[in-house]
Amino acid sequence: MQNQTLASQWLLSLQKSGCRITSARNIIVEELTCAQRALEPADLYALCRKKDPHLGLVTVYRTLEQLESLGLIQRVHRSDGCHMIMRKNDGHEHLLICTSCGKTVSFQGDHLELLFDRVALETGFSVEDHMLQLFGLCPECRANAQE
Amino acid sequence: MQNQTLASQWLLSLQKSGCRITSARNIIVEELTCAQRALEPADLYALCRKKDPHLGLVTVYRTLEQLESLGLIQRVHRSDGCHMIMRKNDGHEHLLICTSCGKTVSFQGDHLELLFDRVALETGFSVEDHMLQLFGLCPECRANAQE
DNA sequence: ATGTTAATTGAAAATGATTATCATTACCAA
DNA sequence: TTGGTAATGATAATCATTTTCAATTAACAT
Repeated sequence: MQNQTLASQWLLSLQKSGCRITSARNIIVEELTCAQRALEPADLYALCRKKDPHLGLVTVYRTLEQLESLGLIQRVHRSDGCHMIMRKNDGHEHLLICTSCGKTVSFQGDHLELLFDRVALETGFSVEDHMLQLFGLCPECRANAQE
Repeated sequence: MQNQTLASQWLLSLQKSGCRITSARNIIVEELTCAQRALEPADLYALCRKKDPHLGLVTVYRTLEQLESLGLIQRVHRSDGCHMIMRKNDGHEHLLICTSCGKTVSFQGDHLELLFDRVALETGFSVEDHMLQLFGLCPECRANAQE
């Protein structure tokens, strides 16, 4: 179970940063680490409440804040809004998002440094960070669209 | 005056799409076309009210909506939020944003198609759109930071 | 120029997402 | 086991954005 392992890694990180391990955080981390698509806070809240109907929305927001400060999750940006959340894989990977079903896959962005260097040279800026996301249709949704 | 020209181009586009040219739209378009940095709706509102204290925030939102549907402006995404607006230059240009003063410059993203093709091949997705933004320090802010 | 008409406006209220407050609960080190 | 304290959830508060609606005004025909 890779997911369980990832979840326990996250919990360990939370613990190292001085947080306590609670049942609420267990559930939230479990849902986030096994999600195959980006979630909005409200989506995540709904998923977690299936496991514990008592869990509060505020706790979801607070846990997301901590996970973000630990660099374990990232925001997903879309043209119509940017409230989605997805686990961050190691290294500098970028997201490819299916615009139909929301499925999300990450990929390596090779050779982007060349572009960044060129832009820095042309503009005089120092380029220190970047954000790249791709949008398209996943294999399943392509098949459904064709039929 | 390139800015005036750009502003009148935008107004013409609005007119072609069936909108009326009003003084409120004149002011909003003027501010947007000459802005050198990304603006939040509230920033834009404040700027416009200097020219007409009577102008309402709702009108700003409505005009932004129309300009966006015409493809004349684009959203600017940041890690901490995505409420900013910037004029869109022609073609497929991307934004480079100064994290200190907000100044914004656009650049051409050459050879990105190669990367997109590779990702499409590896994942089975069809890649149909992308979003790329760079963050850094503009020449002025770099100089100030060094002193 | 003038009147007509429908789009546009701004004020105020409504909405929806996120954050702050606070008494209660529960984790965990001693 | 217990005590200190972080964490929780219900509620209220905040902030950005939308909706509503009566009054205004640009565009067009006369």
